[in-house]
Amino acid sequence: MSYNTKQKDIILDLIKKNHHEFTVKDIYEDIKDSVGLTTIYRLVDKLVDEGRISKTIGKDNQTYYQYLEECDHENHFYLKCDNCGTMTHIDCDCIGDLSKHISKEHKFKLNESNIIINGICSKCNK
Amino acid sequence: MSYNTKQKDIILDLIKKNHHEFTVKDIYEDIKDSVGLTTIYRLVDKLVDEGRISKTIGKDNQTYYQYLEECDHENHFYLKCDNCGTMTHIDCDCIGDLSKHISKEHKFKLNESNIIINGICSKCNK
DNA sequence: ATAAATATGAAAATGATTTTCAAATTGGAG
DNA sequence: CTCCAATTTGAAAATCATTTTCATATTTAT
Repeated sequence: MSYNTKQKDIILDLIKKNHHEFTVKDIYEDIKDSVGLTTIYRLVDKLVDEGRISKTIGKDNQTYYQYLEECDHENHFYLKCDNCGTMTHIDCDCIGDLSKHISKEHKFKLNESNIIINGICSKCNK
Repeated sequence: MSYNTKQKDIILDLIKKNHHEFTVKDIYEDIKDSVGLTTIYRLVDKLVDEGRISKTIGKDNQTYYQYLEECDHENHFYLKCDNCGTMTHIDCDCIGDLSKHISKEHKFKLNESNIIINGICSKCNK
């Protein structure tokens, strides 16, 4: 059904190490000796489908990806810094509370498996 | 500094009427008799820069835009339906509360001018 | 070790978006 | 109203990220 290859390992290792947004080119530049561009596109697309990385359009109109850490937790709520691109996972009742409120008062069922809200992280806010 | 043209009016009128996501092609199909594709791209890009419409990548990998209604309100919090694409504006204390909590407990300054959270709207949830 | 299934990657194709540039339009000054 | 400089338009060409193709290489189970 799916074979393990060294290319997949190389790409995934690189992505997991990186705590910021990245582009396909970023990855390619790093590992072009060992992995072709097409293969990177293929794996990255698959990871997006699986919900393991997010895909967004940046202010510069480029396509950015970001790895969403492995989840042993229930909710998948992230704060994404507009400045440095870092995503921080939040595990806190406030999200469940918000979700309940939205559901009850606004008749809208939040998709809790992938909430990303933008702002400025503490490091960048100094 | 900026000239008014009938093309701008035509595009903006169409976008404002539409309460769902749209693609550049959607617009073009509707008004190709009166406005060229290039002009649509130009105005849409400008509106994105100005924060008047949002730009996202859909599950189908297409670029979608959505008009964000004129704001006489303070916060710009939207619930976006994963199914029909409609964005609903929420004007409610819960957002301010969340923002305060995030700021205090998680040291993160929310960008309240454009919060979009995904889920399923009540119409689609029947 | 073999074979079938799957994965890779270079090159070509695609297609959305941007650029170019000549012609048309706009808005202000006289 | 007329003229002109600034701005806008749009068709065609160019760009460039992404996808497709397909022959070759790799993986996994037997």
